[in-house]
Amino acid sequence: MMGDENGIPSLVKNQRLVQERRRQIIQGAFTLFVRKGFHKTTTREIARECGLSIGTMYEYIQSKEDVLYLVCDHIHTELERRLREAVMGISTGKEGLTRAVAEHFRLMGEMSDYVLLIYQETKSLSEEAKKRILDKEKEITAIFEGILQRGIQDGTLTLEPSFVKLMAHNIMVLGQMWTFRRWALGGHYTLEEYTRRQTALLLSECTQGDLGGDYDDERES
Amino acid sequence: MMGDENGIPSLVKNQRLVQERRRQIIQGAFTLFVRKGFHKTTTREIARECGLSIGTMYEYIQSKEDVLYLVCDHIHTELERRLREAVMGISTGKEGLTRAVAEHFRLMGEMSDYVLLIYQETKSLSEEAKKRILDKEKEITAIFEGILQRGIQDGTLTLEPSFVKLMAHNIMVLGQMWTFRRWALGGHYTLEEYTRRQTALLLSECTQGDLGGDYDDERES
Amino acid sequence: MMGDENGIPSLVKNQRLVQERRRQIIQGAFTLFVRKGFHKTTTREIARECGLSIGTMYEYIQSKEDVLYLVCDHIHTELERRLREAVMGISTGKEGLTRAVAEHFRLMGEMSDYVLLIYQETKSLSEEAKKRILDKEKEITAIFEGILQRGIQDGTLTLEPSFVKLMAHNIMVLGQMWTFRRWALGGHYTLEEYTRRQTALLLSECTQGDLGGDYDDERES
Amino acid sequence: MMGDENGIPSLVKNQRLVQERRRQIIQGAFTLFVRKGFHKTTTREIARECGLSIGTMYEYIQSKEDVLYLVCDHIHTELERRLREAVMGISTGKEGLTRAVAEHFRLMGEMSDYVLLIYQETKSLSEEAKKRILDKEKEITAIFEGILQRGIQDGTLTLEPSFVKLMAHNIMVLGQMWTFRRWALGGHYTLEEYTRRQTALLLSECTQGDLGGDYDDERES
DNA sequence: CATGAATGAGTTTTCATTCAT
DNA sequence: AATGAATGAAAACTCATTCAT
Repeated sequence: MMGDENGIPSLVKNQRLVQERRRQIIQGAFTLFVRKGFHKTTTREIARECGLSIGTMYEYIQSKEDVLYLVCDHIHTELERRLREAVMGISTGKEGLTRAVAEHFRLMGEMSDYVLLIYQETKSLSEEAKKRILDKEKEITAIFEGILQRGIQDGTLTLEPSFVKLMAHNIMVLGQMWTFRRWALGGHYTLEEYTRRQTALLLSECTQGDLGGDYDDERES
Repeated sequence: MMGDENGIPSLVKNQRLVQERRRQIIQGAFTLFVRKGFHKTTTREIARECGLSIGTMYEYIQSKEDVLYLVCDHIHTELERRLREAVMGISTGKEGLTRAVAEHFRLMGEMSDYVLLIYQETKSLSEEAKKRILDKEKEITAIFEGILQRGIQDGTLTLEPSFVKLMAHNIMVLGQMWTFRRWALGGHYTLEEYTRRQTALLLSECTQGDLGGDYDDERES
Repeated sequence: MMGDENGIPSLVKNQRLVQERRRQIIQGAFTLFVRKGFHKTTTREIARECGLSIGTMYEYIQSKEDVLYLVCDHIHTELERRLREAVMGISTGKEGLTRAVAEHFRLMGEMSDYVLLIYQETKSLSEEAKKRILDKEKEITAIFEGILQRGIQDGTLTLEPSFVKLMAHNIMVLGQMWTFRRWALGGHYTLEEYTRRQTALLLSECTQGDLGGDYDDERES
Repeated sequence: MMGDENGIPSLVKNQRLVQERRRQIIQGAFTLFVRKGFHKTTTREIARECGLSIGTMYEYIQSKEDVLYLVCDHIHTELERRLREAVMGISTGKEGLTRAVAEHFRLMGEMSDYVLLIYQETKSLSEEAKKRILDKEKEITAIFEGILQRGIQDGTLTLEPSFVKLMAHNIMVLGQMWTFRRWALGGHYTLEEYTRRQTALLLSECTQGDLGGDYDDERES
């Protein structure tokens, strides 16, 4: 079996074709998974949505679960790519953190469907696939860990080293929280207010004795 | 149709029996939902697990979805009951917040399976049932809102009124986070460390100009 | 086993009670069978409709099919009773025929639900029960045969003896036809017009050379 | 959805295949419906009888009710086709009526199982499907209406125009009567005798003042 | 490579009937 | 006699996957 990109084998050898078809599958499946959830979406529907016959689709995957993995993996890859893009060429750790948090929150606002999907359907993956997805999540979190550490080193951030990891996860979760609690928050705060306030909370922990700073505009409002 | 407790009708009239059997169903179903998820658990498995024949089980529910609702509703009721219990007879708002957060985190540690289930399976409920579940979540969050407001009134807490709701949701989410990020946090922090640190983060926001304080007594207890 | 009225055994010995309860069952079941058909009506629904518990109902019947038989039998008994009533104390055969046909049509108009039920659900009975129902139908038909024969004997009707039976069945069917073709006839004819015209058709065959007579008002209109 | 012949959608696209498989389904289902009735026949039995797997069968229908509709529709189509064939190229209205009635009775004799099925199971169809079936029945009845009208116009038949429709329905019903009263008539008359006698009855109404004629042989026998 | 018809195990749900109380 | 909870066989229908063309 060929076509082992992403660890999912395909019967088709032509790698360019595999890539193109999988792109179609991911796009079609994503739309449906968001609308109806993984279990309530049938393989037939996926095939129809992405413009392939059911037979052809199965040339590029081995099971319905593979589709879920492809979708989840694609989401993470996209998130990581966008986040790295946003924090490239940053000088100090503090500035990097501010920017990265802002970008992360913006991304979460844009990609809330994605995040929801990850939260709700990851458990349907096989142990192996689940591990790969969680590893990706760890890698993304590690971006924030890196920024935090840089800030500690360059003296712009104050944080016990042993809690760097926890803060990185906090950043991740407070970002995702906008998507999975929108049913409660949406009516009371705009994404902007939400971002401003949560960023303040996060930074307050990392800039003790240095109150004010980047977000003082917020304090005044 | 009789037996309308929880809004789920039952064919059986004897209310005591309905309550007892539903307790069985909830318990059996919960075990299985945690282990395999809602969709991968069959009604026959639920019946077997809770010691009822399939026919008998259907005397007490109307559809498989009802079982999910019963389970989710029970979880929330339990969470709310325990949380209210923990914050009864509290004097100042600040003390109440500290205790409530500690209890909430302890509960989340104990009931992580429950929380995970709510996060992953709520979407499988009908719109109506989903609304009822989310309303319960709002009610629980409102407990924290109440405590925060009391603290603002008695002067022991500092917080802009418009962000009381957000802080309450933050408390909820940072508590739940322990359950849905245990795969990443479990290896690095104990629940105790996690609780201490997150409580500090939360309180720092509500006790500005009053750094330190309440949390060393907690260390001693 | 006691209570063998109608050939259906009952567990209950008190004959008066059996009769009363069965009356309830017939009435409740009839309503439901007309509305939803035999197969789509459940025994629970029948019990509820007739004000008995399911357990009690089963003290008076042995199976759901028994209920259908009781209903069908009751319909026929009623039809026969009313028809006999209508032709009692009649002098000549011709007059008897005219009256009986008129009464039969009137009855069919009133009891169309009953007739429809017999047509549609008889096949669901056991062979034995079906035979008993068809025998009743034959007995009712025989009333018309008797009238026709009397008419032949007293010279008021003209009909080959070998076709007496066919004419009796024709009378039965043209009466029932109003019920099972009402979807087509109802919009075009009133029951009165229908009766007048069909009676004319039937009588014309039995009164050759004696045109006119009882129905000449119809010829003129 | 493809394959919308008859208004019943099919998942299979190849129209020739749909037609062939539905032919199989109709044939198999018809046999079973006649033997056991619609409700007592299971979908698995139908599938087995027509040589398809249950899954395959459901590629060509959407529900069990669809099978009933297909069967009923096929019966009517067949009846109509045969009847039209029989009355093609007829000269006078009277001759047409005689031939059409004869053919109709012959058909009813042949297809009595079909007719019985229509009488007993139409009520199990959805309102929409029922309407389509009754419309077909009206169309067939309209064939006789047309013949009667032609006869009135060319002077070979005598009948009040307002009762043309009723007579057409009478013809339909007296034909069908042979099938649903065979349990009573079968022992006493041959189909030939039955046909001769009923035709006489029907024609006597339409040929007043013209006694004798086509059926005088029957008067003598 | 592409297609889509075929498959049948597996799913939820119903309901006539029984029987302990 | 009356009750109604318990039962489980059986029903309709679905859908991931395969494989011949």
